[in-house]
Parts: sequence; structure tokens; C-alpha cells
Amino acid sequence: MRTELEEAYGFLFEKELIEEIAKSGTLKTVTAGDTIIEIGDYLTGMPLLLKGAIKILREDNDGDELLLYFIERGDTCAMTLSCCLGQTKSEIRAVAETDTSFIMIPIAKMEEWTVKYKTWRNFVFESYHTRLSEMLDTIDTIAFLNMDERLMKYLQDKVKVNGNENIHSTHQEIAYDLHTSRVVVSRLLKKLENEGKISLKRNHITVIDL
Amino acid sequence: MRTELEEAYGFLFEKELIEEIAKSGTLKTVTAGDTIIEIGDYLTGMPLLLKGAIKILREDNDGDELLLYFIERGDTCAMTLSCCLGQTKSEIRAVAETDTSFIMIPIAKMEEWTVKYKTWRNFVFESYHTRLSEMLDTIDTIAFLNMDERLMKYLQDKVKVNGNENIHSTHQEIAYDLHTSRVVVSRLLKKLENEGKISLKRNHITVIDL
DNA sequence: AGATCTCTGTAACACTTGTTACTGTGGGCA
DNA sequence: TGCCCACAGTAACAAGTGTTACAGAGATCT
Repeated sequence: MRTELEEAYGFLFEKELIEEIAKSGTLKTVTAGDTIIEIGDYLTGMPLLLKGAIKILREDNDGDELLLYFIERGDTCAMTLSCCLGQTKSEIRAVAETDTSFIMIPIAKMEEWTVKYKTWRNFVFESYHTRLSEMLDTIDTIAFLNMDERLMKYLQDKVKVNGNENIHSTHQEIAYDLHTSRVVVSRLLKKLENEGKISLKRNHITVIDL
Repeated sequence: MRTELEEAYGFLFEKELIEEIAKSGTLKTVTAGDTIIEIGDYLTGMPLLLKGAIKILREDNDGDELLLYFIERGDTCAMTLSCCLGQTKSEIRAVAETDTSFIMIPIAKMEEWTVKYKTWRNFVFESYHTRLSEMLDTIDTIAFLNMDERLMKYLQDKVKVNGNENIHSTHQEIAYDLHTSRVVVSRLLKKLENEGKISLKRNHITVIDL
């Protein structure tokens, strides 16, 4: 854990803070597909991502889902942060996109470090900033783009966070993330394939050139 | 200014902090319709709303607009906050919804107070929290609701921030905020009128019961 | 191999939203 | 008063997306 912590956050935090994090935090490891946070959960801490990627989902009253964004190494979930500080329930679901490891920081420490370490304070503010930007980006996407463009963006993001042009998803899974129907996804994927941008196989999409 | 400051923030901040705010901040007054922040602006400070309401808009590359949310008394714009701290350009436009007055806080003070006053720190975090919630709400709205439901929500919000059931807007203005076309708005408004929920006059909508 | 199940492809249709075009109307102004 | 202009109402159509239904293809299990 110590090595990974240094690797992902060493350039951000001073030695003593890394030390404190290592001491107070608990290492968690989850495998792809695991639900890390469920909507309505009370959060006991805030996660610092060491390895892997997490996808953050929103759900409406009818159980319809929508992918908000991905979180990667070096990120924390400001939504979580926000929930911790406000002692409110989580408004989002977090699911491991890949095999993932992260450190859980107890709430109490967060406040303490905010006063004690400037680097931590900056990190927290920076996290809020990137999270707000990410949310703006999400809004742009759903407000200004058509479904075919959203799908392309989705595939690009998938390739990026997985570090692999091969996407192992069914059309139905993609449909959930984009909050549309399987048929629509199949239709648009087929179009992309005909344009030579991707290649389709069962349970498996290969991105060629988007 | 002092009185209004006490009124809006007295229950949040201690005497000394209010004092400091009054000393360092500059009072600004704008009239309905004025643009306060333009996309791409570098921000020199962060606004604390005293009176009135501000609407926050997003714009895409084609110049298409979308209303994100309203800010009211006691709020600050976390987006601004975020920009200030990150020293980045504004990603949003802020337009006075009503006649509005606010205090501009210089960036330097923000950092200082963050360390010095717990109440200020909490306020900043709280602002981020409410802003993230607001953004989530916006995402829910555009992702999960149909245009007729979005329109109803919009009218309700308008009534709330203006404190008046009479809305002085043209259909075109509403269409801009909702990122749709004038014809669509007219169509849906007419439907709402037929359902007895609103009454329509030229340049003027009265909300009866939504 | 055959049975079964999940995933994908496709057609046909419905619904919502956006577009174009035209009409009428209310209000201000010469 | 009459003209003009911005605003609102409406129809007809286009485009995008969602829904239903069904067929076939690929994987898995016995």
C-alpha cells in the first residue's frame, strides 16, 4: 500500500501527510463490477483511488440509470467528500469499472488535515473543481449531443479508463449507462461498424478509429 | 451594506468575519438582465449574494444555451469559487434574474479565511455541496424528464426566485433557457393553459396551479 | 449433437421534439 | 388612425429516439 500511495499521491502530499494517510486509512480492494457505494448509503469515509477505475451512476425514481463519469487514479469522489462533510446520504452509486484498489479515509481525519496541511486543502478544493467540471461536461453531453455522438464519447471513455481498445460489454449494459434502449444502441453501433470505426463481436467491441 | 450582510449571513458567520467581509468586500448592484460573468472571464473574486437572484447558464460551441440553476440570497456560486481557486476561466455565464446586489470578495481573502475561520470553511464546503446537488438535479431534469415536465419545473423555479406568480418572459426567452425552440414552448404552454394550470398573455404568464 | 439461453440484428411503428411556414393579434409609434 | 413589429398560435412535416416483435447467431451444458 505504501508504495502505491507514494506513486499516486507522492507528488501532491508531503511525507508526513502520506504517513498519516497510510496510518489512518484502510486499504480496500474490489473486483470489476462490484458495487462500492449504493444510493442512500451513509458514508464512513472518503476514498482515495490507487489503482483501477470507478464509474459513478445516477438513478431516477423509476430505477433508470445514467452514467455520470469515471474516476481514475489520483482522483477522489468529491460527491463522496460532499456527503461525508454534510453527513448526508449518497446520491449516487459507485461501481468498480475495473479491478480497483483504494484507501478509505475516516471522516474525522479529513477535517483535521484540512486545517493542518495546505496540500490536503488544495487537493480537496482541486477535487471539487474537477468534479464540477466533470459534471458540466456530463451536462453538455446529454444536453447538446445526439445519441450517436454520446455513444462515441462513451466508447472513447471506456477505452481510456480501461486502457484497452477492446470493450467487453453487451449492448444492454451500454444502454443502461446511456439511459437509452438496447435496440437503439445496437442500431447506432451497427452504423459505426459500417463506417469502419469499430468492429463488433458478441460481448465485445473493438474500437478502430473514433 | 452592513445591515444586509448581517441579515443574510449573520447566522452563519461570527462578528469578526462579518467585519472582515464588510471591510474587504465591495458592494455591487446590477439590474435584471445584466450579465455579471461571461464565459471565458477571469474572475477577480467570489460573490456573496445579498438580494435578488442570478441565473447560471451554460453554452455550447454553437452558442446554444442551457439554464443550469438559480442562485439566491445566502448562496455563493461554487463554480466561481472553483474558478477563483483554480485561477481558470469561467465556464459559465451569470445573468441577473432580478435586480440584484452582492459583495465581491477578493481571492486572497478567501484562502486566508479558510484557515482562520471554521465557519467560513464550512460555508465554502457547504456551497460546494449544494452546488453539486444542484448540478445533479439539473442532470436529472434533462436526462429523465420530458420537455413538458421540464417546462413546468422551470415555471415553478421562476415563480420561486422572483417571488411572484407573474412571469414576464417571452416564449423565445424560455426556449433559450430550456435549450429548445420557441414553437415547442408555445405548444406546451398552450397545453398547460388548456389544463387550467397557467394563464397566458402577451409577454406574461401567470401560474395558477402547477 | 441437440437443447437452451443470451445476445445481436432488423423491421415496423409510435411518440416526442424540432423545423418551416404562415396567420393573427396586441401594442407602440409616426 | 393606420402602419409596423415583435410575439404568439397552429398546421404540416422531418428527424431522432423509444418500443415491440421476431429471427438468427453464438455460447454453453448435458
